[in-house]
Amino acid sequence: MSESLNFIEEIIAKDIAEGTHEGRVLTRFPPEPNGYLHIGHAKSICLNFGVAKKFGGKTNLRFDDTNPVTEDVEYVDSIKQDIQWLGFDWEDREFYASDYFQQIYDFAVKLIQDGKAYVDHSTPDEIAGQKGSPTVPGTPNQYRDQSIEDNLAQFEKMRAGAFDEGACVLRAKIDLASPNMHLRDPVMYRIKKAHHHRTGDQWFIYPMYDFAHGQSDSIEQVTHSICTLEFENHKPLYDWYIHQLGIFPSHQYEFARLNLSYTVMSKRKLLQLVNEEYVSGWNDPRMPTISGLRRRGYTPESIRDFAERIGIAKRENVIDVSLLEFCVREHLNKIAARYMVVQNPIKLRITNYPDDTSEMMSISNNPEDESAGTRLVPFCNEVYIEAEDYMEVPSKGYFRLYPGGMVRLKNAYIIKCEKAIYNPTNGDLEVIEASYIPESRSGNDTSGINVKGTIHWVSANEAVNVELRVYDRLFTDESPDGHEGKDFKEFINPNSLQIIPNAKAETNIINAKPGDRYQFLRLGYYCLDQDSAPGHLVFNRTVTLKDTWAKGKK
RNA sequence: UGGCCUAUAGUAUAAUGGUAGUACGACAGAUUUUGGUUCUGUUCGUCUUGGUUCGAAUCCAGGUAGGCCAACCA
Repeated sequence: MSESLNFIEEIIAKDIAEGTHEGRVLTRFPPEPNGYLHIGHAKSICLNFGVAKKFGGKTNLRFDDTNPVTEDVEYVDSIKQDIQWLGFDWEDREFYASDYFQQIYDFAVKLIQDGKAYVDHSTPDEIAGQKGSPTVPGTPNQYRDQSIEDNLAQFEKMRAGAFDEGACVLRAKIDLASPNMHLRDPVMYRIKKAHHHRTGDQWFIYPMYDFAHGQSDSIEQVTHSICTLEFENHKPLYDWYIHQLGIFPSHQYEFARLNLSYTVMSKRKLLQLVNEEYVSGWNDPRMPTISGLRRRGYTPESIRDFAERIGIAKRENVIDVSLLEFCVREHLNKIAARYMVVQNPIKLRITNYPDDTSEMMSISNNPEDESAGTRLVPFCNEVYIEAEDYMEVPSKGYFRLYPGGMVRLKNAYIIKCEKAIYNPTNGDLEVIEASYIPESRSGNDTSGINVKGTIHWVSANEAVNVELRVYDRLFTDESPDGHEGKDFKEFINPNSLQIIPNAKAETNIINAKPGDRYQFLRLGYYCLDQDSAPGHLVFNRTVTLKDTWAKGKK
């Protein structure tokens, strides 16, 4: 049984079957280096690299760097890092649209010579006005019928820097009455006297997206140029330029971009969150950026799996962020070591356990992976447990600790809660007293007692303090940018970051290295943050465990 | 009031004229020294009206709904 293909793969399979381009497949991932990559780009990266690999083809990395004003090497570097981290390799095919500036210039000259382009000295407002509207045809101006010689001379002067920014543009001469606005004599070149991060001050004119992208595809002999739906209207123009130039016929195909619930995905809005300091930076663990997800503890495997599961189609879609969370849980469940950390500690004293004794308890590093082995954790008569694991008056179905109730301390003994001792002045719960069943030791339990609950704990004598950064969704609304008349920032979750400065962890945790991922038993998956220092470990919560008990209570 | 695109369970995605399937979610149960994992089961769908056809989610026409397009951004 062959697995089903998405519509892009079907097109490619058909092209191969028909011998188009001798069966060669070349795709490209074409980011503009003006921001950080996000999970939506990950979908595109997985698609472009994925289909090429599937059909024995290759994928180019090409930076679409045609606007020097917004672009920077900082972004080039982060983009490369993110793609590599995701697990994709462009080998030696790292290209830049700016590498082709001379060829693209020559293409423009050819169009002028063919009478298909002209230099227009109108102001931007005038040009916009002359374009008409979707229902009203545009009107030609005096420059449209300038002689080829004049156009050639003026374009040469544009290149030489003889004109000020905004003084004139080169336009394609297509159809001012086209129902497709992109065909109403689109701008091909504009003057920008800005420093380009790669070509420096070599150029005063820069090609527009429409006169650079398809040309770059063609120069690289890209066979399948895959982009998102908003470029559908550009396709006739993409084809027009290629046809007029008579160059390699790359073809454009469009798929629906990813939308994720409870977040925003546009570069502009993400930039706003960074600039206005709603988050600590592009790699804040709450950001939907690749770097944010990486710092949050997501694995490349889980993101690739996510991209695979959401599929490729042309229908507008909003993926529930819980699917992304499912993917990372599923992967981390297989690979993350289980450690005991108490987030909200309360002291438990075992009254019948000698206070001058301790013993080492063996605990499995990962029950899902026998090869991960076991480790030892110290046990004594005082341990920390979660405050949530004790209730003075248990609610229905609660099977943790309450006066008279019994639970097992994970990988240690069964205990019975005797009483809770409260601070006489402020009424706070200070310590829980319990007795243990000596015959119930994990591994050789002869007590015959069965308890429903098992809770995690940390030896009070040998606990280390760690900082936990507990993240929640950045927005409280499913669709923060989907409300007309309301700014997306109105929906920012004020509690998206909760810092727990002094969680109690088992001592083995001191060996953690940045990026290491753990399951803190019964709490969730965490990874060591880059802000950690020796003696001050900081963990980011990647995602909680599924919690059917908490859910049922709501 | 122009053009282009899209419409299948709650969310995605398959079925390419021949049994509407899968995943996630939800719900229920079993297992479990994590209220995790695992396993089992249940629930729920072809936007609408016509047409073509032995047979339509699929093809055609109309309607409806949604998205995109009038940057010297990409």
